[in-house]
Amino acid sequence: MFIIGDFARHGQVSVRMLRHYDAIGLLTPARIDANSGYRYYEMSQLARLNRIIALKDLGFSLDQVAELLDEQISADQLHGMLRLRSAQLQDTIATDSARLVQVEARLQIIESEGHMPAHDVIVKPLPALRVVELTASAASFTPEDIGPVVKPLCAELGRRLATAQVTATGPLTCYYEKSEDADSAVIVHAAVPIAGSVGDTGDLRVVDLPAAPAAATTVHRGRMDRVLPAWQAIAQWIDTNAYTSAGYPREVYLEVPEDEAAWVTELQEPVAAN
Amino acid sequence: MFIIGDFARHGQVSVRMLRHYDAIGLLTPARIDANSGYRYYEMSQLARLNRIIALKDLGFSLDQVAELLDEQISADQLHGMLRLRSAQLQDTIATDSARLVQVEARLQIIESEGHMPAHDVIVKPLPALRVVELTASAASFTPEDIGPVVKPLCAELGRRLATAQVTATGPLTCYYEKSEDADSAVIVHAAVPIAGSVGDTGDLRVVDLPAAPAAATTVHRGRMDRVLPAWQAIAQWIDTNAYTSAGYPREVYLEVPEDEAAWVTELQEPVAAN
DNA sequence: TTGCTCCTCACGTCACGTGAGGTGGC
DNA sequence: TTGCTCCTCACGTCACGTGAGGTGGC
Repeated sequence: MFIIGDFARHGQVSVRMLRHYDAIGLLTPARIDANSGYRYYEMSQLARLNRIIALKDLGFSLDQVAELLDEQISADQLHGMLRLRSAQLQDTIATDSARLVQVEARLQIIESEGHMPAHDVIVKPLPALRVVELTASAASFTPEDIGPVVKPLCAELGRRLATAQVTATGPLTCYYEKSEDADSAVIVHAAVPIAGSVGDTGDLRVVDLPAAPAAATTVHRGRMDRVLPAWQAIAQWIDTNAYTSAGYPREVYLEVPEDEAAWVTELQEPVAAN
Repeated sequence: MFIIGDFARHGQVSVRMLRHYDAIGLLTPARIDANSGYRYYEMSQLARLNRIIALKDLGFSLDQVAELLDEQISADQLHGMLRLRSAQLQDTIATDSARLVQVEARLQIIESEGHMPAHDVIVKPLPALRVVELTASAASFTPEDIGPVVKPLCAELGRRLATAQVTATGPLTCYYEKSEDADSAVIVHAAVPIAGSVGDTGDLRVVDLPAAPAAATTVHRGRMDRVLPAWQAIAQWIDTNAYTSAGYPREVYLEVPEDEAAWVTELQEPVAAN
């Protein structure tokens, strides 16, 4: 018979753990003194304690350990539990590895730039969207070429919507399509989400943008002629994380006060694992 | 101004999370209605929310995120925190990988034997031990060769201790040393821990067993002529986990009642990472 | 008898999820 | 006015660590 402290020392666990395992019925002392409440253990119980520790070290919860130990589990069920655990472990290892890549990337940015990256890229799904839109074309994807095309296009879209008495159900969104045309590299779409089914009106077309299961997104604050670094951050993120672009990049104009320096835009680029 | 639900939807977080971040001062709403208590957010706050999510996704705690965001951290400190995180991540990845190997090993055993492995191997440090001992030699490390040597040796040790009036401070322990001798492959040591400093008495020698930072251990229950599978389990464990033996294997006789079938023995083999 | 170990509460941890019970806003 | 969303508690989660305050055993 061993007093709890001796048994704990031998089993390399804390006294508190043994009390806890007693409390949840996982490992009951061989004897409990009715008077003092002292717990007494036998060394033969070390086998069970070791099994508990071993299973716990595999990452099972104490509930699961109890199941594995006491519930007369069939070899098949046991097999199933272990396979599940294996899958979980592979998953967490993958997640942590991705995190590690991210942390290392940030370390590099700090080493080269001396501060935190200005743009935080996060992944989220994009819902499907029904929009009405106008299109135009631009020579390239740089702000200098895009700006003079987008501004009037959006203004025109606003006027058409007012005329057509269509009400937007969300913020103005532009998306950009690569063109096959030689002299106009990009087709610019200025769109606004709508509800229900509306027909085309002249060159005001209704389009269903597909949902994206994952998109790399970031928020840009300020004038649109300064948006490039934010897009570059997304491009770099996609590169570091071994994703590829999987759709048209979008700019969502979340807040557009008078002063353009106070604009808030969300940049979204659908991605797929590489 | 956005109501909490809309802001949450846009930021891909739960309403509860936003309330929580408000409660701990991590992300305060742009405005709170004094009357209704409604929280109102601005889209420009999305940048901060995204930064919070991004840092959280790297595995930082909310306390750490708050530090990183608000405490004007220098580039150096930032660098330090990220390096620490990187090290932690490498650590958990290593741990989980080891777990995965273990789980896969158990899966294999179950597939071939149809049940859980009978012996759970756990790693623990071994303390340094001062013992008095007698030695003898045996032809091999199999129970058939060891048994006939160990039994009388232990009995003899017991008699010598009684005569010398030495009191043991722990259980009888045998350890096994490979011999250079051709005809006696193993030197068997029968030892008993003692306290303080005692001198040698004839062939009763005092020896200091070194501490082992890590040892693979398991518990054997039953007669010693059935101990082989337990030792094999340890050997296999050492193999699967890419360790190597780093000292003399020991048998600690934890419980030795009359009936040898009720004996409890702990097997210990010092190991080092490979 | 003095320490030493044991005992039983019971709070704290971490980042929210999940009701309960109630009220403001369109 | 009816829903819908919002609000504030407050418990639960997981496996113990860490006191507080008190008592048995050698």
